[in-house]
Amino acid sequence: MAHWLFKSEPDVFGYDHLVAAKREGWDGVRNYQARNFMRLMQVGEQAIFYHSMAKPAGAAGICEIVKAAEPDPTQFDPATKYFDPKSKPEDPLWAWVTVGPVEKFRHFVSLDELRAMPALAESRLVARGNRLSVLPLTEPEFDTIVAAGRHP
DNA sequence: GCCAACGTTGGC
DNA sequence: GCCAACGTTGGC
Repeated sequence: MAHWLFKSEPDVFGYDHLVAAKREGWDGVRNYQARNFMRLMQVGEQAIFYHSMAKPAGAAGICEIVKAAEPDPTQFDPATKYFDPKSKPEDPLWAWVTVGPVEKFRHFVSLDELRAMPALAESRLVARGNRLSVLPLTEPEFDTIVAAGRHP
């Protein structure tokens, strides 16, 4: 089983929104690398739900893949900001996965804390200039974040 | 609001 | 195919 991390701006869609929605298609990913990661995701795999552009930014909880990749419908909808005229229904460019909530962390793990963890030193999450919104984590990286989030 | 980093675009 | 310009992301 692979492990992942999703970034979202909590002002737009935070962990509590996912809890309220119960499941949600992860729309709007328009980066090929992030899309390719989503295509690899399998039902039941877990991911860290990370709050970006927040004060502070950090890990809010755990979510899981409840439906594998399929075309992101917003790419065909001119009413959304994710509309992509280059994408054709017979050959969709962009994918989404559907995620559901698993566990909200008792302790929000701030980016400062994540940076201080030796187990995360090699992760893309804390790399300079990291702009990828969907990325893989190793099992130790994932477990380290979860352990911190469960800590009182 | 600023700035660094990086992906994408478009001219050649 | 190269690369400069531009736009977006994300932390601060």
